Amino acid sequence: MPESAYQDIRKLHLFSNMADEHFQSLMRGAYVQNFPPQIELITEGEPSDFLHVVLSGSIDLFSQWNGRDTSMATVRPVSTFILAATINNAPYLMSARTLEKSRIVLVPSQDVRAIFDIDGNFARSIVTELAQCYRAVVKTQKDLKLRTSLERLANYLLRQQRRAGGGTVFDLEFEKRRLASVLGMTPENLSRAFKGLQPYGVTVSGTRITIGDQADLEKFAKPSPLIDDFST
Amino acid sequence: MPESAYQDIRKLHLFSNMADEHFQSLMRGAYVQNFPPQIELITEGEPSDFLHVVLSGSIDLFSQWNGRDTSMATVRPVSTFILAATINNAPYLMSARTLEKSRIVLVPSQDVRAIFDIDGNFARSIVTELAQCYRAVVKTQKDLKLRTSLERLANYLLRQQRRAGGGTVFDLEFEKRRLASVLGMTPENLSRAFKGLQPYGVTVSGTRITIGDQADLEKFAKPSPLIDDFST
DNA sequence: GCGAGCTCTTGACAAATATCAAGCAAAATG
DNA sequence: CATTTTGCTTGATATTTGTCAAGAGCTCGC
Repeated sequence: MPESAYQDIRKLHLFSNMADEHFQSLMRGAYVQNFPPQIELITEGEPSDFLHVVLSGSIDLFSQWNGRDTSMATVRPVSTFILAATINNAPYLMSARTLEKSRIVLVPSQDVRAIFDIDGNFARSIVTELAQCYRAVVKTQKDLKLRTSLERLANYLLRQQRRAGGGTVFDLEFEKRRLASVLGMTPENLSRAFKGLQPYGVTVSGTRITIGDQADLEKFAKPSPLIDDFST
Repeated sequence: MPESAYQDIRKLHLFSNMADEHFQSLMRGAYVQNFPPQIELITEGEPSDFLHVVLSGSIDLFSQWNGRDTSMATVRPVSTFILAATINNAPYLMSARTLEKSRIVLVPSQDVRAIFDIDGNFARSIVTELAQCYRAVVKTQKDLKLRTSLERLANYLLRQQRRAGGGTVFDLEFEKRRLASVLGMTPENLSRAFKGLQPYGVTVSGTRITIGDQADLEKFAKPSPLIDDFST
């Protein structure tokens, strides 16, 4: 594995506080790979053999049941995914596929569990990471249960706007079909939802969004830090 | 705090592996209280001052936004709640209220964080607990996004049946109004959903459920361990 | 530069779900 | 024991959301 990748991984909260010796040990068994777009990296139900770390690109976590499927979350660099399954040595609950060309580190799960048992700092880092992941899912669930699809879209736009720097004009981060799935609706409905936000000053042109009247949209969306603020 | 309560708490996975000294230290700052039904123990948005442990009774975790509210989960003895907020020293994401007369232990959050920093075993236990909570929420989210309300009810009944011992006849664990909220629907719709399951052999009389044709209901519900098995 | 294959949009329609209002039944209360 | 309250159910209706089919607009590769 190239030295350069070491640095990026070491910088992750998850790995930044552990003993150097243990980090080296983890990395010895790990390997980096480049994947093309649309490759299914893991499949739900399978045993969790590797902890994954995204160095570049992006990953779609999704799930299927009875012929239906839904996007659960997007993983962006630099962060890990499927940490909970690795820790619990339990089967993956979600599948993962590359959205674009992606560079991924694969760390054998049993190595993670072994180091986790002997390195207190590493264990603490894992706790913090897991607690954050947990809180993120809780927020998503509140979003799903307490809001209509129009409200979910409005709040999503406000979040994405912030992530893009807060300007009036910004781009969607991925294709609308997937956005619809993330927000728990059909692509057709997403189209209509965008139209439904026009009265609040939202203009759409391809992937480009314009927030015409910030105050008006926020008055409708009623964003809450307890749902929309992913940093806390 | 009475000695008898110690034993119950000590038996929890979360506390069973830590050093006795640290456990004593945690308990010194903790106190036990009895609450009547329908008391709001914590409110979302407030700082997480205490880790809560339910010794008896049951707790409803719920959330509100824009005048609406929804039940997120039920906590039964003996287990903790609001662990993630305690660990991250972040505001509560959910409110909690007693459903019935309940006995609760309150452990100061800063004590938990302090012991967590010096006791590796405790830290590991917390990781396991958190990972389980995380996976539980992911399963709930899959249930919400991939299934219709009728399918959610059918699978809920199968889960509840199992929890109640697996017999053909069993009781609902709480009132229907709350069940509706847990399943993400209105009480009126829950009534209709029960009727919708009659063709599959489900009979309802008050809180008493009878599964007339197990195979038929399962064929419709299509339960999956990756959604409905809360042990993994 | 042009067609093939996409995604996205739109309209018409169907299904699912929510809302409102009323009535019923069981449980709590005096 | 009667009365009130509360939760549950039901029907009628409205709203939301999904489905199907068709067409518009893009992108990509040849």
